[in-house]
Amino acid sequence: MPKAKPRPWSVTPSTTTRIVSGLFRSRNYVWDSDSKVAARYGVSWTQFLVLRALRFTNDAFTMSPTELYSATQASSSGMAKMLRGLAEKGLVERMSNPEDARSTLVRLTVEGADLVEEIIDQLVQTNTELFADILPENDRETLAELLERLSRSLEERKKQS
Amino acid sequence: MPKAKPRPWSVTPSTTTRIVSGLFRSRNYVWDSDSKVAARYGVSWTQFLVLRALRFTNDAFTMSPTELYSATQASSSGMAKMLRGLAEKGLVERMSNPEDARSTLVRLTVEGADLVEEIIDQLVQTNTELFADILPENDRETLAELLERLSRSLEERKKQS
DNA sequence: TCCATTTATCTCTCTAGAGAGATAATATTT
DNA sequence: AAATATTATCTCTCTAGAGAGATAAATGGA
Repeated sequence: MPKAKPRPWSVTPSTTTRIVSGLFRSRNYVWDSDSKVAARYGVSWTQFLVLRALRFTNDAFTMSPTELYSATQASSSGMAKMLRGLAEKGLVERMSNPEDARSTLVRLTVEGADLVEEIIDQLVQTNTELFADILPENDRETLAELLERLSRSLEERKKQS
Repeated sequence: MPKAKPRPWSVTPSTTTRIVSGLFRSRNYVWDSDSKVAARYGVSWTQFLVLRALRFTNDAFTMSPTELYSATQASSSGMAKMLRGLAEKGLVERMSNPEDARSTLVRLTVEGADLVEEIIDQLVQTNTELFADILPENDRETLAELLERLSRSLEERKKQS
């Protein structure tokens, strides 16, 4: 695939536009970088999200497919496919749910738990270095604070609708 | 597709994690909301991105496919398909480039230009209301400023590597 | 209890978009 | 000028993941 020269861009954007643009562009960069980290460990970003959800559950690394696709914003059909893939890699295993025969329980294997732990450590380290190079401590804290308020309120709003 | 109950989540995240999480979650919400706006006008988010790139070019709403897929982070093959779709909808038209017979020039049609203008207005309005409900004026300005610095530096870094 | 409804998961089908490579035109080297 | 390398775009193929709907189990009402 060939590559092209960049184009000039001339606008004087509103605060709204600057926030949206900054959000999309920063996220895209970080997502790209983080996906590459996950890829080095042999998993796609969405696979990583599933493993991470299992990692942070309270219940012995175990969740149902429905909980998983809700937590990771996937579809039920997508999750079925995804779990087959993760099981083939030996990162999760599926057990029948003794309390509900319709349901399956998905659990991290030891390999899965180790892998996701490594990836998380690596991501935190990479991103910490990234941000530290760009913003001073107090600005990072302010940004974290503002983004937290924003995302919390936005998700609150979604629940209500 | 059925829906599941949410799960508890217990961590005390670092500043880095809070930034990354806030970035991803806010962006996902805004992206979702913005895509729905575009969909109401009959175009997908990626189609909108192409139209918008053409809208903000200096050169009479005209760009080459290569410039377009660079500007929108797409692949060359994806752009070929996309342009076929946009041309079928009558939103762009393709002309041969008199200066380079390998190349095609893609130009917004009048309908395309009108449409993208409407969508942009609607997006700015929607997002402005959204943010105004959540953050006071000075916090919005701070957030815009910080995200701008962050995204600018991140993209700078990409160019160097 | 029996029937209707809801719920959990899966399969099937379809589309967006990536990657590889083909083609044709232009640019560069000899 | 001829040969070679580079560039622009396209087609072909493949995969991730969405949506619709099927199946089977559980729940609730008569």
